[in-house]
Amino acid sequence: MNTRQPDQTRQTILAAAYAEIHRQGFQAASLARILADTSLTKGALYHHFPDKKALGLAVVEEVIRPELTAAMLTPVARAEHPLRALQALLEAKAQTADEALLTLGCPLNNLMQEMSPVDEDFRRQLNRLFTDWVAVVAEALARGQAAGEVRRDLDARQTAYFVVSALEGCIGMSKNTQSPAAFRGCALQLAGFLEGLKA
Amino acid sequence: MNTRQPDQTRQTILAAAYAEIHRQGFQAASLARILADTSLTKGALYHHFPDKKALGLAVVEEVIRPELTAAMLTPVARAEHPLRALQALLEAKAQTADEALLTLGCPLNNLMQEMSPVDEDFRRQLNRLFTDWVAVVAEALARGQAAGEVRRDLDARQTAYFVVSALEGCIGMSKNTQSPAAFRGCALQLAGFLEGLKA
DNA sequence: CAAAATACCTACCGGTTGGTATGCTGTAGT
DNA sequence: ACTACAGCATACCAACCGGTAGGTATTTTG
Repeated sequence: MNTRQPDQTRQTILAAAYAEIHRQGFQAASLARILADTSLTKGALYHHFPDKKALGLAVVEEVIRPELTAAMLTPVARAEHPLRALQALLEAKAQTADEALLTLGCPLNNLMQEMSPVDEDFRRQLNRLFTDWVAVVAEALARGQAAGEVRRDLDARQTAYFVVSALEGCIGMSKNTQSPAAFRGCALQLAGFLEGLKA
Repeated sequence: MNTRQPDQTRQTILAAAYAEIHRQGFQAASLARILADTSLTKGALYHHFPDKKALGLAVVEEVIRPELTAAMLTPVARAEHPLRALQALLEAKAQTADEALLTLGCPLNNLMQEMSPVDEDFRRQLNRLFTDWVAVVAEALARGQAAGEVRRDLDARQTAYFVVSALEGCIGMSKNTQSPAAFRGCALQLAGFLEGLKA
């Protein structure tokens, strides 16, 4: 019988680290607290990850990236009508009122705000993820332009950058305000901005 | 000769704490590092402030609030033409390319992102400052509506909330991207949004 | 089946953290 | 000039931090 399942163990640690980092931030995240959730010890952690920083970067790449991809990139990438897809995403976000995501904020944005100034490796890796996101939105806008649904006089890349930034801004402010209504209002305004992009 | 100047000492500590918190965040900010900049010791710090948290809250109220007021609230509050004033502020921010503010981000937003989920006192105090900011912008928009310069069909308060959120979002993303050009483009898009509010 | 490598645990380490207890000193009030 | 207290320095503390050393048990490999 298999009592040891290293892959499973690794995933357990990653999941616990993700939760802890989401709540406390990376620097304030405690390895002891991460391990307290699991029934594992430091030996297991340091067997799978060389140090705390590597654990954090692994969380970004193996937890946050897939989640963000599933939630935001794929829907937009597939969409035939990009503006409608973006507005639908906003609508969905506003409705669900995801407790964790509203009070704790976007994990990607949280880490960018915290780590970009203090660690170059973190900054680069987070920027890659962010850039990918912007690229997907930009491509969607460009497809909209080609289809005559989106104004041709605007810079797709720059507009995409703004849309993602504004969304992150809205989520961030709502984290402070702690009111789903406030976020909904904010998302509504952003939807209004998107409306203004129509050809 | 006066060798002791308690007010001056207090300000010195506040300034050093502000710089350290701006760089590292509040939780990661070290009292030892704060005091290393000044030539003071823990005795001085704990004479003027009961604990680290009180120091942090004092920084918010006595350093960040006045700075933000001077930089963003007052200009907007005085402006006759609110939309033009907001756009001028964006323009100014984009031009100066303030090193510290671009790579380290907005001190208010940084603290909101970090502290809102983990400390209710911080959240409330930061939210007061943020709310004041939104209120000033909202009043400016309302004045614009009264003057017939701004569309009357929009909710001034909600629009103001979005404008401030989007601005913070743009600053935050630029902190990660570390390119003044990216922030300029983002600010440009926000200016475009403001343009769409004209009557 | 033996040997080697992997997976994980326990105990511990040096360093840093925020915080405190105590003592010296300049200075204002009388 | 004496007192009393504010203003600060020094020395120290327990708790916690990330990380390591060394052992044990379970696999995989030859």
